[in-house]
Amino acid sequence: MGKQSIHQRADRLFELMRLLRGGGVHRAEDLAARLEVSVRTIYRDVARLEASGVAVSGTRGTGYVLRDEMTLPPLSLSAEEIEALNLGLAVLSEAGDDGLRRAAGSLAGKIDDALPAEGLAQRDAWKTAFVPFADAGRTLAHLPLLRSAIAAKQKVALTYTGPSGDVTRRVIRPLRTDYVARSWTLTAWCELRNDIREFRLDLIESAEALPELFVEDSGTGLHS
Amino acid sequence: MGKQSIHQRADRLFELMRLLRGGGVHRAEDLAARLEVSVRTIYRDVARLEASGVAVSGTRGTGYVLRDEMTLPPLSLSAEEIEALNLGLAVLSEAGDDGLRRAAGSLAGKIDDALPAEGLAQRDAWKTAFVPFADAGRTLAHLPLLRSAIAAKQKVALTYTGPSGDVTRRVIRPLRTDYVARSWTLTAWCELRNDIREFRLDLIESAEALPELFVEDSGTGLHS
DNA sequence: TGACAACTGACATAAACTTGTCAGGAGTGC
DNA sequence: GCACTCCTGACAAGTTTATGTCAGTTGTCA
Repeated sequence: MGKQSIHQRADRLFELMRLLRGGGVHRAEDLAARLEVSVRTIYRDVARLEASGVAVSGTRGTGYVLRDEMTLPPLSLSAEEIEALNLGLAVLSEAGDDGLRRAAGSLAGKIDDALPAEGLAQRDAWKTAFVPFADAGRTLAHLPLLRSAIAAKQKVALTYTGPSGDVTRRVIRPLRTDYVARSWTLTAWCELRNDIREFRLDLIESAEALPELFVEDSGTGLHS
Repeated sequence: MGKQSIHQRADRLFELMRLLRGGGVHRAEDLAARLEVSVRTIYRDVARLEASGVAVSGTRGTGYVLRDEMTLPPLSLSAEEIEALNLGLAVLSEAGDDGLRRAAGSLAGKIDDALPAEGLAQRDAWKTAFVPFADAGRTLAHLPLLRSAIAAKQKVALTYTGPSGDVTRRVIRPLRTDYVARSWTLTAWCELRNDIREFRLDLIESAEALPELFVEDSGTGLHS
């Protein structure tokens, strides 16, 4: 029955997303066996992912498939979008260092300044907004470095703690960052494994931008 | 000892913020008596608020005071701040309404103008970021309506479930929205009570903008 | 110095949460 | 019809969390 550890569920959701991202259809039973968990838990986890906005489709008699979800219909303001906006800012303000937090805090004010027709009342309304969410904490400490490394196509030396607790040091070519299922991930070409790998930002011990640049070709890039 | 109910802590944090916002100094013992909870819990709750970014100062021998925290020194943007800014703008363009999206665009333009050559590649890297977080769900369903009503100075008919479970229907003049301690609140002049009241958005059953406008004078506005 | 009140840690207890098991319902394809 | 699978509800057992109580420490002010 309920064997639990501190972040077991987060790890499982992450792994589940990784499996689904691999493509194809996945039966709940297979996923359960893969994650060493009961089928019922898979259903609950998939429900959690769906509730978090992950585009996973379950078809009875077939299995689960991850939809593409690159379709952003130009619909006007919905509640979810507003929520996403505010929560996105909240995450930002918890990014760790003071610079990020300060920038996120002043972001609301600057946006209100740029709002064309909605006027002054709104600016006051948003100025007093607090931004909580303290849990993430140091999770995003390496985000700025990785982001600029992606932009500059700069190699990065990573000290990374794998899911099984083993610490490795490797050189990677950062390609993309994602925020999915409440955790940040980095997609990169790993020069240690010579393959595309995904890294969880909260498992990165240290990251150091190297003076060495790289070229994203068809073999080592995203669109291979 | 630990008597718990589903959202007891959220309610308590909300009430604690309300008390602190009243101004003045507050002793933990008084707050504990007011919230019918132990002093230890008050210390823990205050720590939670601080961790969430609430500007509360505790002085030994005196009590708690809520700082003003309106100081945004006009410093120039550092690299990290630009990172945060770009991330926030990326989130905005994914999830914002037209006004916010336009603001994000204009701000991005200003930044790109100010920066020599960096900007573009970086923003593209963020385009693929997902924005999950679905727990709150329908909590913010009424936020767009309230926001536009605040901007238009439009009265709103509210069906509201009070903390004690009683449902009331009233006409209010919306003044401000806040996001504090993980819950949205609406500050408004209540025509039912003839006073300034705060409403929790997750307790609003329905909200309907009325064609009737209002004037925010010294008696019914925020700066009375 | 002493009074005061913010803090911190440790422990016990009760509530809430997570998971597994079981049972059954419901849609899809043969 | 049947097989397959998603999906849901309910219950039990284990784990985690929240809170209260107690003890002690530390900073502030008179």
